[in-house]
Amino acid sequence: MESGFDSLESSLSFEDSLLQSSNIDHLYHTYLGSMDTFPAAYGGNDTYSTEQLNLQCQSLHDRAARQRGAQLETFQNVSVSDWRGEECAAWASSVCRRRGLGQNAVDLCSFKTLSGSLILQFSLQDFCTLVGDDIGRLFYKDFRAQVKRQGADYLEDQGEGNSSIFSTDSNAAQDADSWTYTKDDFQALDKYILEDTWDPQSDSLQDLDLQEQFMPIKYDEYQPQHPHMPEGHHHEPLTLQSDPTSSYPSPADSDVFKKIPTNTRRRERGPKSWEFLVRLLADPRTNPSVIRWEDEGDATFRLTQPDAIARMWGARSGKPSLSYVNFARGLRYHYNTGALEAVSERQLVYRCGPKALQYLKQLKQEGM
DNA sequence: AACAAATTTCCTGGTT
DNA sequence: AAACCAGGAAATTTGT
Repeated sequence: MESGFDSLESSLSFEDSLLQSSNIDHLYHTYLGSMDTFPAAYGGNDTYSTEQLNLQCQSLHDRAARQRGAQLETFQNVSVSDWRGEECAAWASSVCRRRGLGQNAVDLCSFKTLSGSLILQFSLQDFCTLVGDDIGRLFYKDFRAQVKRQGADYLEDQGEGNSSIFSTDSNAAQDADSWTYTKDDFQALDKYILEDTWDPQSDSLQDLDLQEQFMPIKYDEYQPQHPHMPEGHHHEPLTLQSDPTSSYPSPADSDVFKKIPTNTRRRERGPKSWEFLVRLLADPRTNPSVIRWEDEGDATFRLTQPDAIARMWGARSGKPSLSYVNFARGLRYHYNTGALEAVSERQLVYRCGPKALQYLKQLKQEGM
């Protein structure tokens, strides 16, 4: 197995990489890192569906909520800026419930790794990137309403609308138009909401001012009125690294989307899909939580959050709705390139091919 | 600018 | 039954 490495070495051109931290990396690690607290239930069963994980997470959360007493929505009593992961997940859960989305519409567990101070910096695009376009708009709207309900004033300068901590400088500008939403867009979202499953009467959120919640929120000050915004609109992505109040892991010293140098001088290319996976594997903030070794000795690994990984990959090139199905097709093409090998007996499991192992070795040498 | 490689979308049929 | 997996075809995008 090791024999093929040398011959491959020439075809690979991994030089020293710049140790820069980009926002997408940081945010995703914040989202998806430190989710290693999953109970190791479903023992003997190899496959974890998102649904199972969500059910697990939800039942744990429900149990915790009951233990705290009758108060079901503790996040209501905590300032958004003080939300820990628990409150973030509770809020996300409540959005799903109130909007009749079903608890499996989003990955609730990923919210447990967030903090309120971080979500406060989310743009609409950030929400969409995390949970998909439709639900993302809903979450964005609901979160604004939640903040406003608390009478918070720390939302003021977060505006910029399209400013996104998911966007890199290179593609932020080009995406600007496609992420411009109008009031009509938000209203069109209503068709996504299953009205009949949401019963305000029986809703336990007695102190929720629903009237206010569904009032138009002040996205006007974040979004231009017209779908076609003036050219030359520019924005700089938020930088989160100096935020002292957040509880997420320390800033990344590597980037899943970091450019990769080539042998031709002064050229860089984006990471390939398998390189992206290897980076996730090599990073402890994503390894047990989103992707994990199945058998490291055998170089097999499992995508425990396939949809989240696909969205991450899609966000790289401005396709936030990229599905795992499509992402996986791309991975299968790499069975022939020496980067990956199939483990079709086990779902969501792949094996590193020689190229991936080589790249992994290099990442470790660089010291992650 | 042309050519190649990689990605994305869509699809049919099979497996878990 | 839902979610995956294998790959073919074709359109796009990205890299050389």
